[in-house]
Amino acid sequence: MSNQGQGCCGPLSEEPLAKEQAEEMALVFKALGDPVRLRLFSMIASGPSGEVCVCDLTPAFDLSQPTISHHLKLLRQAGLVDSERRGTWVYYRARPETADRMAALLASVSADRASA
Amino acid sequence: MSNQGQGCCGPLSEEPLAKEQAEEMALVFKALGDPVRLRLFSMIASGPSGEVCVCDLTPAFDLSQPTISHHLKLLRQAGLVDSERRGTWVYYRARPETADRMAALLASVSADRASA
DNA sequence: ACAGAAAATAGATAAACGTCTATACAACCT
DNA sequence: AGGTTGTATAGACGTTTATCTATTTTCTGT
Repeated sequence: MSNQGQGCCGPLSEEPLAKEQAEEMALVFKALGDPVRLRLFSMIASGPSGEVCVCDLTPAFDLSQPTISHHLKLLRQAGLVDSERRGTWVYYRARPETADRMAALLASVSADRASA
Repeated sequence: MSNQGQGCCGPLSEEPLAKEQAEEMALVFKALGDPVRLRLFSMIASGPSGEVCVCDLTPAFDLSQPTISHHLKLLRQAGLVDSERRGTWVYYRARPETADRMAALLASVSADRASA
């Protein structure tokens, strides 16, 4: 159910994204395309211990607990974060492979223009 | 009307995104969060001459001309592409600064975990 | 075993979005 | 000037999405 693709596509200099690649990666961008989710992701990624408790995320927004939970689920399904329950609390951590894949795609835009 | 912000935010290692930064950058991710738009952007970015004619983009999809035009408008408003009319045709080119900004943000996730 | 707290799920609803058709605008060519 | 083609805008419509309240699940302590 979650997005686990790792190897994907060459730089945009070589060729545009194929339909399936675009659909897959668009899911990740869409997950980051909501202000609340992007902030959640940034909070998770910047957690000093590498992980953040949901109990610290939820009160940081003027939104209901289920809404935050829903956003976290979408980030998980996009492959951007992982969650682990330890006792009462659930901890979220970033999945750098996914962020790296997207970063590489975006960075390859400049690579194009440099080689042109 | 279009998104022109350039300097924005430090790596996610330092601190999470502020509300306004998140809202601004989420707009760009949202623009990339649609399969058609992502593919359009990839086609524009990979144009060998650095630009692509709308007349080449439109027939590449099973969608109406106004729909493609609408998607291109959103990419423009997000600051991801620029357009220029030359005679009858309109040409689109990527704006690497914007892609670079987003790439830097995503790449800073790994930087975090490396320094941890 | 039971009371309580943290997180997820279910279901409802209003707003946003992607798409279409129809129309307008802009530039070319006789 | 008028017809033709390329692109953008306007308006309509069905679907998706973000949010809420209510409930369920999972764990902890006593």
